[in-house]
Amino acid sequence: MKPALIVVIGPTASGKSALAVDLARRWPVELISMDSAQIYRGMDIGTAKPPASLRAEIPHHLIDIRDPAQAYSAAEFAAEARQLCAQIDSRGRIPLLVGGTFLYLRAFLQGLHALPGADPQLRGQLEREAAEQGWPQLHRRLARRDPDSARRIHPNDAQRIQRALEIAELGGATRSEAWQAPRSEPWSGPVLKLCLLPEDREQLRAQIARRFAQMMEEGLLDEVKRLFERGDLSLALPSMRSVGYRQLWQHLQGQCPLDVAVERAIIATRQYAKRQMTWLRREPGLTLLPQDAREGVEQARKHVEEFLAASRP
RNA sequence: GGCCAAGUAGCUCAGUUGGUAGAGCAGCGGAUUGAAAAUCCGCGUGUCGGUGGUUCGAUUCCGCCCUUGGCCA
Repeated sequence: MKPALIVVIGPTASGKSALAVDLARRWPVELISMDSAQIYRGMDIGTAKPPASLRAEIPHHLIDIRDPAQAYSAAEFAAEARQLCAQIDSRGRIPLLVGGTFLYLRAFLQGLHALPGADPQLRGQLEREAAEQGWPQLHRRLARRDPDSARRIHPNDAQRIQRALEIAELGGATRSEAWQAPRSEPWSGPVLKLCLLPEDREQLRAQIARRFAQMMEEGLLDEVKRLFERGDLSLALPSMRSVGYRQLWQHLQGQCPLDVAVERAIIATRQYAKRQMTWLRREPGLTLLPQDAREGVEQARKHVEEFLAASRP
C-alpha cells in the first residue's frame, strides 16, 4: 500500500503550524516543513519557525537545512520531501507536509519535467548581458531559441527569461521541448489536503499586522542585523528577499526609517498572502476548514481520523 | 480678527488656456516547472471641500462659506 500523506496549507498567519502540531500530538505524525524561508539557519523569528522545544517534542524536517548564502529549489524540495515521506512511512509513522510555498507543493505532488538545474555562472553571465542590452533583447534571443517559451513569458519577466535561456543554452532540450514529456514522479498515494482559507480578508490582515508587531518585539531587527553584519549576504540572495527581512535590510542600509520599513514589511506580507490565495483557489481536492481556530482544529481531527481509517489498514 | 497657501481616487500628488480627470503607492484579480516569502501581468466613476453666480457648458473663472497649514495682529 502506498503511504498516506497529510497536507496542511493556508496563507501566511492563518494558523497552519498550530493545527499541524495539534494533529501531531494525536497521531504518530512527522512534520515536513514546506517553506522556502524556514530552510535557512539564523532566520528564526521572521519565518515564524517552530521553537526548539517544539522541535524536540515533534519531529520537524527540512528546517535549518541551508545557510542564508545558499540557494534552494523546488526540485530539491520535491526530492527531499519524497525521500522523507518514504522514511517516515517505513517507521510506521505518517508524513505531514505543512507550509505555504505552493510551488514546492506542486513540484512534490505533480512532479517536474526533466530539466537542467540552476547554473550560477551562466546566470551571472546572462545578468551581465541584460545589464548591457536590456532584458527585451534577451527576450528576443529567447524567441529565436525557444519561440514557444518566449510566447508564454512576458518580456518584462526577467527571472523567467533568464531561466528559459539557461535551459536553452545548457544544451539538450529547450524548456518547451522538455515540457512535452510526462513529468517525473507525481505523488500517487492517498492525500488529505487540509486548507485554512480565511474568508474574512480583514481578519487576516489584522492577524498579519499583529504577528509582525510581535516578531519585532521578539527581536527581529537584531536577527536581521546579525545577518546584515556578516558581510557576505545581500539582497540579491533569495534568503534576504524574504518578506520582512528585505524591508528591514533596506532600513539597515539607510534607505528608510524603521517605522516605514515595518509598514512596508506588513504590506509585503499581505501581498504575499494574496498570492498564496491565488494558488489555493486553484488547488484541487481541498478539504476546507472553518476560519475559527477551535472549530478548524476539531474538523481537521475528524477528517484525519476518517482519512487514516480509509487509507491505512 | 487680517493676509497667504492648500482642499482632486483609501494615501501622496499631477492636471484641465472652461467641454465632468490621471500617475505612483495601497487595494483587487490572475500567472506561476531547479530564486517562488521570488518574479511578472491585468484592473482607475472619483458629489475634483460646500454653496451661489458668470457661461450653451464650471472641477477649472468670480463671490461667499467651511476645513487645514503658515504668516501677521
